[in-house]
Amino acid sequence: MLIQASEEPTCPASQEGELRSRLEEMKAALRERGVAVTRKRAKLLEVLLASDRHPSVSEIHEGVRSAYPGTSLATIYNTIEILKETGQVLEIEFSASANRYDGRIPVSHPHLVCLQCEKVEDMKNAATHDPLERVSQATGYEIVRLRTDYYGTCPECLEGSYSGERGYL
Amino acid sequence: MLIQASEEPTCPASQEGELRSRLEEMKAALRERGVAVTRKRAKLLEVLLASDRHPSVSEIHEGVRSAYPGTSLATIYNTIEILKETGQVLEIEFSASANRYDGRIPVSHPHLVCLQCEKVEDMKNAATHDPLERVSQATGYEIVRLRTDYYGTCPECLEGSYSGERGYL
DNA sequence: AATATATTTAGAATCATTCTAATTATTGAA
DNA sequence: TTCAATAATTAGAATGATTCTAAATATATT
Repeated sequence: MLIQASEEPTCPASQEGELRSRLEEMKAALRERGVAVTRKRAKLLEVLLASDRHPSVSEIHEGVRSAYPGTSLATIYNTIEILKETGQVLEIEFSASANRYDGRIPVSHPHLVCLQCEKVEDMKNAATHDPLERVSQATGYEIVRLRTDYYGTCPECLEGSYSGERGYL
Repeated sequence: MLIQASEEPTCPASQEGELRSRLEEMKAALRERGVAVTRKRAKLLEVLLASDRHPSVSEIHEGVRSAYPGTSLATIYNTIEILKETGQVLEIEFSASANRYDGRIPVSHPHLVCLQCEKVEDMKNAATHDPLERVSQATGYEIVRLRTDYYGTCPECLEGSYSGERGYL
């Protein structure tokens, strides 16, 4: 099988390490940007990396509020904006529902999107796309990112086992 | 050159024919759906097919109003919704600006999106993506559509010749 | 013409996101 | 430490695309 949804703990130990280093990368990027890594921002980064669910702003907000109840939505939006500007988070835009964020892999990569339960998964082993440079050369565009997402119904929803809860945090 | 932005009149005569048949297809789809092809709806279809600019709802609205000044936005949204449901238009979603619509090629295909002037072009000769059936088989998803879009700055904007007008209609 | 059905309408409601102006926290200098 | 400057955070208002609603208009049917 060449293509597959990524399975949760591919390798628990090494993944933990990867996440830790991503966390440090993100903190470093914030500092380099000249902004402080406050406790709320640190918690936000943790929440962002805590799951592969590609959380929305309000899911992140809930996560941060579990530690700092008074946190405002504006803080989440502000920080996400800085992360976007520093290339530390990938924004997956939707018009009909809230945008989703990927802090684990902040560069363009393909996703599987379930239209029923709104799950967003990374897709492994997808066909290789046109390299951005090749598209740039061929079209005269200066291409900076790519979006490749497959939409449908996930196996769980197909077998009717989606009960409505989101299960995030 | 393998990849390129599609150039306007590839072949004027045959394209005209294609557009005419698309128009008839769309009208037929509406009738089959049991809804009337009113004059406003017919004009909407014309406007949708008139350019390869992937118009937004408000651009379509303006186009329809040029013939029927009293037309309400709701009519545009209603009709677009029916077209979506009948697979006669492809919706390209954005969260930060209005969605764009492709009535010429209503099935998944790649686009070039200029982040400066917000032009959306069809991209020809892109690398072949994973066929939806293959992704379905491999992931257990029932995949119904795909989104592949490249984002960047178009040649015109790169050379600073973007003067701010949109040029639609 | 009379009635039923479909279409269209203006404007209100919604919802994610952004903005604003004020408050609070942090930092650095004296 | 104390004060001033700067940064971070806040609540709530504003925005803008889209959807909804209930009424009005048009169309089709008998």
